[in-house]
Amino acid sequence: MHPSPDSRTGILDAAELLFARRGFRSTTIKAIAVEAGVNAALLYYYFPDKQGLYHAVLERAFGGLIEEGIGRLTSDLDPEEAVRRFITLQASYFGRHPNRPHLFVRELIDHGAAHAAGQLTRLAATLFRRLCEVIERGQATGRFRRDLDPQRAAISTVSQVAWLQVARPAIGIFVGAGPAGPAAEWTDQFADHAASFALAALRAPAPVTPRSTRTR
Amino acid sequence: MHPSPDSRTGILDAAELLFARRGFRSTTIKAIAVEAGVNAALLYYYFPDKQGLYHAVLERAFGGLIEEGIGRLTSDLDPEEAVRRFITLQASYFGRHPNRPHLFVRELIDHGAAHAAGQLTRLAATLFRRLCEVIERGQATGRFRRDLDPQRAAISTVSQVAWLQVARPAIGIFVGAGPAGPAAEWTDQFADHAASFALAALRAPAPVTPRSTRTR
DNA sequence: GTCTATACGGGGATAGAC
DNA sequence: GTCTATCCCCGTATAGAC
Repeated sequence: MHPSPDSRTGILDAAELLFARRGFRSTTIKAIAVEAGVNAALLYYYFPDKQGLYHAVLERAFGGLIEEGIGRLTSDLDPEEAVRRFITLQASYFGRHPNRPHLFVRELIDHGAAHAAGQLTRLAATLFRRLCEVIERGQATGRFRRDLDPQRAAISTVSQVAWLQVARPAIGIFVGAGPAGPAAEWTDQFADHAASFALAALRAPAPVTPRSTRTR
Repeated sequence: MHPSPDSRTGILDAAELLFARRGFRSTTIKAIAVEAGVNAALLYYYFPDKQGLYHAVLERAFGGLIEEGIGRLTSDLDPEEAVRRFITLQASYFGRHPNRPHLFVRELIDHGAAHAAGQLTRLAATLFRRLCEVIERGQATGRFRRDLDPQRAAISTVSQVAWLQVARPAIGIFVGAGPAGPAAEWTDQFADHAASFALAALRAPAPVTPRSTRTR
C-alpha cells in the first residue's frame, strides 16, 4: 500500500480504513503508519495528534457525501423519481466507499457525533432538508399520502439501506448467507427493493377519483 | 450502583453498560469493577477473562430479546396486527434496555457477529422467520402486495426503529433537537409512524377492484 | 520531510493473603 | 469469595538526528 504520491493523503486513507474497521480507540498510530507505508512519527508532522487526524478523516468523508449529494440531487425532480435517486445515491456512495458507513456509525455511537456536529448540521440543511421538501411536494400534489410526517418518512426511507450496511452480518445470517453478509448482488437488489418499499409507503392509497386510471 | 445482591449479576450489569457505551476494547476491567462496586480481580473469579465476560453479556442480552419475542408474538395473529406488534416489541425492548442497541451494533461492526453467531442463528429461526411468515401469509390472503420479497420487506420493517437507535444523534440534529437526540415523546411516536409506514408499504395497492385498475 | 529512539502512562492478567 | 500488590506489554507522543 505505498503507491501514495502524497504522504498526507496516504495517511488519511489508511486512517479512514482503520478507524472504520476498528474504531478510534482501537486503531493505533503505528498501525496507521504501517498501512500507509510511512513512519509512525510522520503522522505528527502532518496532523497535530490522533484526534486531529480523526477529525480530518471525518471532515473528508462527510464532506464527500454532502458535495456529491448536492451535485446529484437537483431539486426540480418528480417526487417519486427524487426519492428513488436518494436511495440510489446512498447505495452508490456506500458501494464506492464501503468503509464509510462504519466510520459514520462509530462516530455516532462512540462520540455522539461530537466530532461531526458541523458536517451533520450541514447535511441536515442540504440533503435531509431536500428529501423532506420532496416528500412535502409529493403530499401537496396528492401523489403522496398526507398522514405521514415528512421528517419521519424521510428517516424511514433512508434507514433501510443505512441499516443494511450496519447490520450486514446479522442480515447475512437471516437470509442464509452466513455472517459474512449477503452477496453483492443481493445488496444491489436491496436498494431497488428499498425504493419500492418507500414509495409504496409514501404513495396515496388509491387514486381518489373513480375514473382516473393512473398508469405510473 | 452497589445494590446488587449477587456480585456476578452486578458485574454482568456493569459490563453490559460499559461495553455498550464504550465498546469492548475501550472498556477496562478496572472500570467495570468500579461500576459494579467490586474489586477488579474478582472479575477473574466469575469469568475466565475479558472475552468470556463479554460473551456472557451478549448471551444474556440476545437471549432476553429472543425469549421475550417468542413469548409475545404468537403466530396466529392477523398479519397487520402482527407487523405492528413486531415494531412495538422492538421499541419497547429498546426502551427497557436502552444500552442494548449499541451493544448489538458494536458486536456487529466490531466483530462481525463472531461472538453472537449462535444467538443470531436462533433469532433467524424464531423471530425473523416468524416475521417473514406473517408477511407471506398477508401476501397469500391478498392483504399484502405480492411483488415484495418477504425477507427484504421484513428487513425494511425492522430497520426503521433499529436505525433510529443507532443514528439518534444525527436524527436529533436533523429534526432540530440537537446531538442529544430527539425527545422521548418523539421517539415513542416514531414507533407508531414506523408501523404505519411499513403497513402502508406492505398493503396491496387497491382492494382488487373488479375493473382491474392496477396502479403499478 | 522522514526517520530512530525513548519517555511515560495505562490496561490485562496473576499470585497469594485474608 | 474478596481483596492487595505487581508483572509486563502496548500505545501515545516527543526529542532530535539526518
